[in-house]
Amino acid sequence: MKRTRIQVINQQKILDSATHIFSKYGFRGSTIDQIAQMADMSKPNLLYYFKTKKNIYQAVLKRTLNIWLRSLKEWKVTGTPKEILTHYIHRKMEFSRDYPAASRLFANEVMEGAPILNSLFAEESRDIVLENTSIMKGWVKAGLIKNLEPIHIIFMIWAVTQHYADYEIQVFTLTGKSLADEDFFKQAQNNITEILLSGILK
Amino acid sequence: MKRTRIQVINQQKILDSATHIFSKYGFRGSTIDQIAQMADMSKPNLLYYFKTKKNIYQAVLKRTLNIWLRSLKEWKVTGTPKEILTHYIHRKMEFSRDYPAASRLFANEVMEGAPILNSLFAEESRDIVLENTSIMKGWVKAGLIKNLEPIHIIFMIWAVTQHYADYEIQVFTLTGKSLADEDFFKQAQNNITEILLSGILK
Amino acid sequence: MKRTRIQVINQQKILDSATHIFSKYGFRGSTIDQIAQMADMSKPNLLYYFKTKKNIYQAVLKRTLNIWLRSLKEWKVTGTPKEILTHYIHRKMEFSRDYPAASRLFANEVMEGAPILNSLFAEESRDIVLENTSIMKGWVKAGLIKNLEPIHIIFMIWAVTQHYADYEIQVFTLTGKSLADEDFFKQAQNNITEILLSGILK
Amino acid sequence: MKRTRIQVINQQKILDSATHIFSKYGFRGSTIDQIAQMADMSKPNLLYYFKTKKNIYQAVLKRTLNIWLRSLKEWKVTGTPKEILTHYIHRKMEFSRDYPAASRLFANEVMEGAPILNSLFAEESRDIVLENTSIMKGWVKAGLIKNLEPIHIIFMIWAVTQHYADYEIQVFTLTGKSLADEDFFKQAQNNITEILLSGILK
DNA sequence: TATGAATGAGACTTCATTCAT
DNA sequence: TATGAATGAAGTCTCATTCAT
Repeated sequence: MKRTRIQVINQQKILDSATHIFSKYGFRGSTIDQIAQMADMSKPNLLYYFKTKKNIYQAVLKRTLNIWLRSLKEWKVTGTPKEILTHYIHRKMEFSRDYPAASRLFANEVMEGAPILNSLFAEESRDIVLENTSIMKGWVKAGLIKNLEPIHIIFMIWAVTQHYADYEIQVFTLTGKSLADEDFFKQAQNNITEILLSGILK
Repeated sequence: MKRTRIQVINQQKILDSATHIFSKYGFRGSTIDQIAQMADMSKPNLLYYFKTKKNIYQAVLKRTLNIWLRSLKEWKVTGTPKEILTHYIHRKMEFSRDYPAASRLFANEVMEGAPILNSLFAEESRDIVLENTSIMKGWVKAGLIKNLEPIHIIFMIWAVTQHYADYEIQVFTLTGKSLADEDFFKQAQNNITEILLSGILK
Repeated sequence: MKRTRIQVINQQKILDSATHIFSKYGFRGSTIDQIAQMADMSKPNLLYYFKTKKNIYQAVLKRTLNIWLRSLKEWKVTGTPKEILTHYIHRKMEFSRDYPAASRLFANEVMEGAPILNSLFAEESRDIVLENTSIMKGWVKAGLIKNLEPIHIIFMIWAVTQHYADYEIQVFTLTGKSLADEDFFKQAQNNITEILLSGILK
Repeated sequence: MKRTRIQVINQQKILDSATHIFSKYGFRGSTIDQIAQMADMSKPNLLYYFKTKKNIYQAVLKRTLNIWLRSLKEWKVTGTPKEILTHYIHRKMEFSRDYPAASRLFANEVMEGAPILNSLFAEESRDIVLENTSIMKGWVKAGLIKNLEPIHIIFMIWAVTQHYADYEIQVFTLTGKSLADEDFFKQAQNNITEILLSGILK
């Protein structure tokens, strides 16, 4: 089925709106009406593009997961551990800045028990994570980094970088800033990178 | 209004169940039915104790916030930075292990825009945070820790320690373990403490 | 079953409260809770005295109907038409002043289709009304009053006298007065009596 | 918002049904189900046209009030007192015959304390009433009618004419007739007009 | 006599989804 | 492609009534 220009535009509008709504209220807490309104569409028209609420959610989740996985894959293959980790942390921070709603959508899905995501995610992410941890295990053996369990390094990096998106409101309440503020972004990125690197490297 | 024994018991049952349900599905995504079923009660009977869904949510949130704030206040006043930070990180990890649902409830509320929490939270937490950051600023000036922005240190500690509760499913998918597993808990705690301390201390 | 002192007191309290509530909201629109609260009693305790909501309503209605019928029976048997009618109108006005809620309760029941009242009322009132109209027919024949259909005279008297109770709020909105104000009561009574008498008498 | 043909039809159906139900049971005693059933509609479909029960009630009340006010405004400006009053009484009687449910709806609202109506009514009716009473005061001064308080004349006319609608059931129980019966209507109208006019005019 | 606790029935309302145009 | 109209299912909440004490 060929997709006309307007189809593509409308589908994007829907997915963008859906990302925002679902990321705030989760799957069950969101309504098609909210999404339709945000996309400036009638509800039946929206359902013309995606048959059911679940379909929209799955499409949104798939798109988000791809972006998220892309940020995981931004793992440089060559270079020193310092270079590779710095690059990785920076990419994750940029992801949080550029797609905060995507990060929250992801968090929401995981907290609901990841009923949709789990199978997709397990398949697609395990390999990447395994690859990364095995690289780090090599670094440990080579004495390039401290004797740490790599999976916790991964979790720490994810946790810290995603925190600024997931808890954006709290960050804002306490600092008056968000990652959209370039100076604040730089400051956060520098502090995080500094601590993690000197905590991990020997 | 006197509270009979059975009232106290039932209210606890309700709040416990509600914490679990709300922490999974957020306010809008949760139903009273789910909570009542988990508390092994009829829906009208549950509503006999808390007039509305919002009332339950507020009660749960208040209780959770108090636990959360208590973990914040576990900031030792005397000792070296190393002792104080170690103690703080450990307490936060224990909080994540002991009350994972509470942590997720909190995350959910924040991601929904913290419509209920915000005012309470702002008032009650700002002072504690300010106190902690000003202590750390003293450490920076005294040359005891690196020249970092204390608020990001706080955020990092929160992010990492809460991650194991908030993303419990993901952690489980990738490791087959959760903080309930004592060995895994120790391992995570050690790795996190190691990285953060050597990343922060001079 | 002997009735203790407290039983009598409580039943009166309940009936009084019920009269007020039912007269405002009708049978279906009233709740036992409202009545219990007004009577300063717990709901189960109230139901100890009257098994069901309908029982309360019937008791209230019966009591009210008796008062209402009593005002009908205040039809003097001897005297000129002028004396008899004056006396009757005055008694009806006093009823509206003394029991405005009873009048409204009665109106409400009638407007709901009089599901409870109808049979009782039909039996008990028809005779009185017939008696009165036949007396008036005698007056017509004797040339003492104008050639009118007596039943409409009855209706007019009822309508006008009850109006000040049933539409009390409206009367108050437009005049700032109610029948509880003695001057206003006298004024209304005089005007009404004047018009009706000189309209009816030859 | 454009209103399609079917919208107009359905809204009328709803308002007509709602008038009947609300006029019988009052606001709280009526259910949307009853109205929907009478309008031959599903409940959610009815709520598609009026978002809430209160909305329906307000719409119905507003429409009714307008009809009621219109009957008030049918006060001829020119003519003798006899002509003007006769015309006014006749119009009010026709209103009771043509819209008995509207009259009862109005009575119900007033007896509930007129929570919705009061402000609207006060504003819109006071002027008309004032105008009419001042005209009558002129008549008194000119010696055209008896020395009466005009507001009571107004109340009497309202009371008597509305009685046949508000107490329709009672009237039927005692006479076997209602205003829908043309002969009975004429008889009532004549008797009422006769009594009131000869009671008021000099 | 009094009341805390419990519940089934039912009321208002929302919402995903379908139908017709 | 778009939308007004319609609905069954489900969710929140109320209420008459009962039970246990």
